[in-house]
Amino acid sequence: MRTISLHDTRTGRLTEVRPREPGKIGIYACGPTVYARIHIGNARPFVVFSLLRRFLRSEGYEATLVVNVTDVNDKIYDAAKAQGIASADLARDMTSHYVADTNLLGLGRPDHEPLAGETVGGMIDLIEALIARGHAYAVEGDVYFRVRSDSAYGELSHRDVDAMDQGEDVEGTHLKEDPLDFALWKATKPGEDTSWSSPWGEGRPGWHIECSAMAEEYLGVGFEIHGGGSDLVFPHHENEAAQTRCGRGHELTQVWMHSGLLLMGAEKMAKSVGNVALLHEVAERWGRDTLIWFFCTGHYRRPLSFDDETLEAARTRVARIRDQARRLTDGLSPPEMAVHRERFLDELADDFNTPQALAELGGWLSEANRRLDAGEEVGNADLRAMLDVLHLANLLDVDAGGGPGPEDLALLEARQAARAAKDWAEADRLRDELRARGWEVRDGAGGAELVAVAS
RNA sequence: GGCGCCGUGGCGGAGUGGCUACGCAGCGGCCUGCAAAGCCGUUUACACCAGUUCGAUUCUGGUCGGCGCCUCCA
Repeated sequence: MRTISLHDTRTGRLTEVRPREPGKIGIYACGPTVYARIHIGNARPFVVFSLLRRFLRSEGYEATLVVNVTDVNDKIYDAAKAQGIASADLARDMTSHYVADTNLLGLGRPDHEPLAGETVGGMIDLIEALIARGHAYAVEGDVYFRVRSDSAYGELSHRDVDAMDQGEDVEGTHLKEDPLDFALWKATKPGEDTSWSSPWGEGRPGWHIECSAMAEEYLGVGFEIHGGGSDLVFPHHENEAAQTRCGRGHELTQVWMHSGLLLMGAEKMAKSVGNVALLHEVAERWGRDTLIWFFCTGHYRRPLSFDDETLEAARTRVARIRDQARRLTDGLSPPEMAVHRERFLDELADDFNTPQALAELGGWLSEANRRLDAGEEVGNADLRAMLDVLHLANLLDVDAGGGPGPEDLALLEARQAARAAKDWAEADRLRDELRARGWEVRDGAGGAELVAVAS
C-alpha cells in the first residue's frame, strides 16, 4: 500500500493523503447538471476519478467514490421550458442518458450517485445550522450565505474577497446584505415546476449546498479527496467549502483535486462555448479503449487537446499493445522486469502521473519485445496488472472479437504453399485478399498468423 | 483590471539544476522473398532577455504570447 500524494488546489502543494481511518479513502467528485447529453469534456473527471479509485483499490485501499447528479437547476428549468416538457422529466431523461453514456467508458459506476432532488433534507439541515451560527439569513423565502462572516472565504480559489467583482449578480441582489452573498435556498418563482417544503416556504436548494450536504451524507465531514473540473474551483467549490466550514466547524475535505479542461482547438470545450463533441458519439467513433488511453496520455491537472491526430495516435498505440500482447504467454513475468511495474505504480502514487506511468508501461513492453525477439518466453502478468489499473486489461484478451474463419485460414494456407513454391506474386495476391477480408498477415519465426486489421 | 496556470523536438505530452521521458509520424539499419510487426539508431527540444550557479530547459526577475477563473460551466 503506497502513500498517495496529490496536488491540493488550496495550498498549491503536493499533499499526502492521510486517511481518517487507516486504509479508507473517500472521494467526492462533482458530476453533471443534467439538462443535455454530456460531452467528452465532461467525461474527463469521470475517467480521472474512476481510475483513481481503481488505483487506490489496487493498492489495497478501501476507496469510495461519490459522484452527484445535479437535477435541480436553472438550466434544467430553462431547457425544459424550451422543449415544453416538465423539468423533472427532462432531468430524469438526461440522467439516464448520462448513465448510459458514461457506461460506454466501461469504468464501472461510482459507489454512490446521489440526486440533488432526493437529498434536500440534508441540505435544509445544513442551512439551518448556518443560520443558527449566524452565517446565513432568510429573506422573503430565500436564504443567503453571509460571505464576509467566513474569514477563510477565498482560500481555496486564492481570491481576496475585497478584490472580487461586486454587484454584477442579477438574481436576488436587492435581497442580499452584501453582493458577495450567494443563495442557499431559493423561493419558488413562477415558471418553476418543482419545489420542496422548507422552514422558509416552498422553494429549492441553491447549487452549492447540494454538494456540501451530499458529500457529508455519504462520506462524512473532513473526507479525503474532493474533486471536479478546474472550472468548478470558483465559485462552486469555494462556496461548498465555506458552507461546511461554517455550518459544521470543520473543513469539508482534506485535498482538493481538480482536473484540467479538455480543449477543442485553443478553447475549452463547453456547452456555453458551443464547441462540444458528445460523449456517446465520440465513444462510438473511437472506442473506449482509445479514449481511456487518450485521457491517460495527459496529466490530469493540465489542459488536454482533443483532436483527431491525437486520438489517431492513441488508437494506433492501443492497437499495437493489443498486438504485442499476443506474443506474450499467460503467467508470471520475468522478475527482472518488475521494476517497470513498480515504477508504473509509483508514478500513479505521485500525483497520479498517468503519462509517466504510461512511459513505464512502454518500457516494460519494449523489454518484453526484446526478450521475445531473443526467443525467450515472457509472461503477461505484469502487463495485465498495469493495464488492469487503467481498466484496459481487456487489451490482453486475445481475439475477443472472434478469430479468423475457415476460409481465411484456407487462404493463409494457400499463401504459405505459394511462398514455399516461391510464387511471390500469388503469395502477395493472397495477402492482399486477406487484408481485404480484414486480416493482416504476420510472418514470424513460428510461421504466419492472422491479425485483425485495426479498425 | 484581479487571481491562477502554461509556453518543451513535425505533432501530442512528461520531467529534471549536470545523465535517453514516452507515444504518434519521418529517416537509416537489422530481420523478411517483399512487406507487416518487432528490435537498433536517428534529426544540436525546452518562447525571449537578464540574473543566481562550476553548470539552467529546470531556480529568480522581467518581456512577449496563450489559456482558465472572476457569471452558468467537468
